[in-house]
Amino acid sequence: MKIGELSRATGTNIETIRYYERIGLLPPPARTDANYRSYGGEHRSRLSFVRHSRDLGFTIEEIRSLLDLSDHPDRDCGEADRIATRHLEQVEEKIAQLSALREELSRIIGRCRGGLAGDCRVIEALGDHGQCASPH
Amino acid sequence: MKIGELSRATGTNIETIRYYERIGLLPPPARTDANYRSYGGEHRSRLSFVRHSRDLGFTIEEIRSLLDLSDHPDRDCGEADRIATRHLEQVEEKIAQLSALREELSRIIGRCRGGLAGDCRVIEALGDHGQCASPH
DNA sequence: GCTTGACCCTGTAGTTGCTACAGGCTGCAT
DNA sequence: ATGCAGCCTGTAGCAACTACAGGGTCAAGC
Repeated sequence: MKIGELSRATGTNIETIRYYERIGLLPPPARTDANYRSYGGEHRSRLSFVRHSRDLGFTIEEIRSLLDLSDHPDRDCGEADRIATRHLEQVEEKIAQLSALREELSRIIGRCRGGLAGDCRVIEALGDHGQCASPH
Repeated sequence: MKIGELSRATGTNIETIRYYERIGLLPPPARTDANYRSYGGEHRSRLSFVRHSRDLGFTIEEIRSLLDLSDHPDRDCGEADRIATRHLEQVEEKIAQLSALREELSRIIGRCRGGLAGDCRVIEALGDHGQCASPH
């Protein structure tokens, strides 16, 4: 199949597919006489693997390691587990950060009752140095 | 004060301060005879505003709008409220996404019992097209 | 047989928000 | 005088794409 078909089949931008090839995440496919890329089922499933991993937020480097393991079924699976576990921890940390951020934003927005920017609590709160809840 | 002092006073990298000036987020300060940047209290509070906003995850463009409002106290504050509210929505959406992601990662990792990569549930799950809980 | 339009190719530059040099000047202490 | 911290400009790098510019290829329709 040509790159456009692979693109539709996997929901991946054409430019992104070529990018993945350029950085060595996908192997260079065969070419037609017209120098068009020609992909098979293996490329397709490899790209699906990459897309799914990206959707889960793994970095390109992490995916490289995961693909490497996937290419060597005789290796120990512990590394995959470590990568995934570390990633899960990062996701949990990010959620915690964003939750704190949500609290602060809610607090700031709750104080805005319209009017002029000069009296705006949102702008005022941003100017403060981290003291957003009024002390009493 | 010189750029190093401003840097320490606001917890901002020197390179970042110059970057903010370059993109027009901070006004160019006066210069000493030796062509050193010379900042006053206004620069300091403006930079604090920027840092605090960045910590809350606002983009540079959003901060540009917020600063603009802050510079014109006679304008309507509704725009600040809209920016902050939209941002809060984005944060909430991101939290929701990450929570879903956490669930999927936990599920994937829970299935790994060690062994060889060929049997690894983590790698297998990544290869699937979104069907990670086995149907039976 | 010729044109139109969809598709493909390479290579490079842009995006966001910084960060990290290289290569050179200034200011102060020893 | 010499060393070192601190400052200057300008450019390049990071992640992970995305968006062209400028060209080649192929099938269909007139």
